Amino acid sequence: MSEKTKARKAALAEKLVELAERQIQLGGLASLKARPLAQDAGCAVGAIYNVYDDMTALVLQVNGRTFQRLGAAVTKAVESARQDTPTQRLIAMSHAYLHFASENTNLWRALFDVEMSADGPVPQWYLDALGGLFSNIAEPLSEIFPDMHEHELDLMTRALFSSVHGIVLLGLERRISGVPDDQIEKMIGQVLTQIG
Amino acid sequence: MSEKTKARKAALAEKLVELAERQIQLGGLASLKARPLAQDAGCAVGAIYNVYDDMTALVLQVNGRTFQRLGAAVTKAVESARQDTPTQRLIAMSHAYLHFASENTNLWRALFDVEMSADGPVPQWYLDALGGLFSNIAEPLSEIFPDMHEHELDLMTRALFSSVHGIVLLGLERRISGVPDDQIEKMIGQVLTQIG
DNA sequence: TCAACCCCTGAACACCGTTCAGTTCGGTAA
DNA sequence: TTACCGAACTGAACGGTGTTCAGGGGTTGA
Repeated sequence: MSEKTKARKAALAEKLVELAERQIQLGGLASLKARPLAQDAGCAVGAIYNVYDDMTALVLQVNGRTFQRLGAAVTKAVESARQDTPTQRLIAMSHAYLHFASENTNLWRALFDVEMSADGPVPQWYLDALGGLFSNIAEPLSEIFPDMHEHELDLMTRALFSSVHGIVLLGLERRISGVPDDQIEKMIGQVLTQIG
Repeated sequence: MSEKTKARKAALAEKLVELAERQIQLGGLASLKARPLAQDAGCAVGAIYNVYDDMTALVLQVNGRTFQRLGAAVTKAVESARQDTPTQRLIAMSHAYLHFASENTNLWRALFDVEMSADGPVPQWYLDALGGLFSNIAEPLSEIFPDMHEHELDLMTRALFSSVHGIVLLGLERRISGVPDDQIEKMIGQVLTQIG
């Protein structure tokens, strides 16, 4: 394959992932359809499959971008709270997580809604991105519980992430509990303050 | 409509919901298809729509049964721990929630995966069932925090439920990577013990 | 210039939930 | 018993998915 065609392929891949991201953001993961996407991109449906194995691969590409932005938002939050107490840093991270999910609900949902059981194992970058989030949580935790064994610290890290994730998930789900963002913030604060 | 036809209709509705429940349990919500279901039930595809408005209505019926069994399991757990501390009762309920989700993963997932945003409001029994779960949580909480205002207690109730739900959700999601139930139990214990 | 190559096209395929005209069946009145 | 009618049931057909693939057409290299 020549350089020119490679560049064209890359350009199409980029255009498709941007259009897909936009569509998921606006209408949710379920609203992303192959034919309208191709029309938006000015190509035929078949062209999508020269660039991505299937629609799931395209969604995973979108998720990669989303995870990157999410990680950046959380990291920024914990770094600007560098001089605060560990508990306050945990709360700052959780609030950043909440605000990202609240402002990018459909993209954030797509991170967890995408079907991955179909083919092989979870992509490595998925695990890496999650590991980055976890290490951000583990650090303040190890200050709060300096004597905790590594294994238990790891468990506690996952437990806290899962807790905050659950609060944000059900909080944003309007049909289950549907509460405004500041109430969700309060819930996160209630739980994390008890921990510290 | 005569009594006989009503009975026949009810019998088909029952048969369909049982077959659907079985199928979701075995293969997940996505594996429930109209045509195989009709074949299993010994009727034509169209007959399904004489009994249920659409497949979503059928799934909601299955979810109703699941929610009832889940509620019974949690209630039983909190009642057999009647003489324990409030924190222990919270942990007992959470463990019951975990075990139910672990042993009925696909049915439990269907409770949250079903699409309901399409049409009207959430069914009343959905809210009632959730309210029942919440009141089970609120009772021990009000013992732990007797001076807490009602509004904050309600928030804390939802926060705790969401936390446990998140831990169970993400814990079971990585079941393949080998996070056994007792580790999830430990995570729940870690978080709830800190609360009490 | 021109053949070999392969990207790109879009009709076609398999499968989905859902519909509906035609058929069959159940209940009821003659 | 018979005749009739409305409701239930049938299953092919409809509209909409994601995905495929033979063939047309642009790109490349000699």
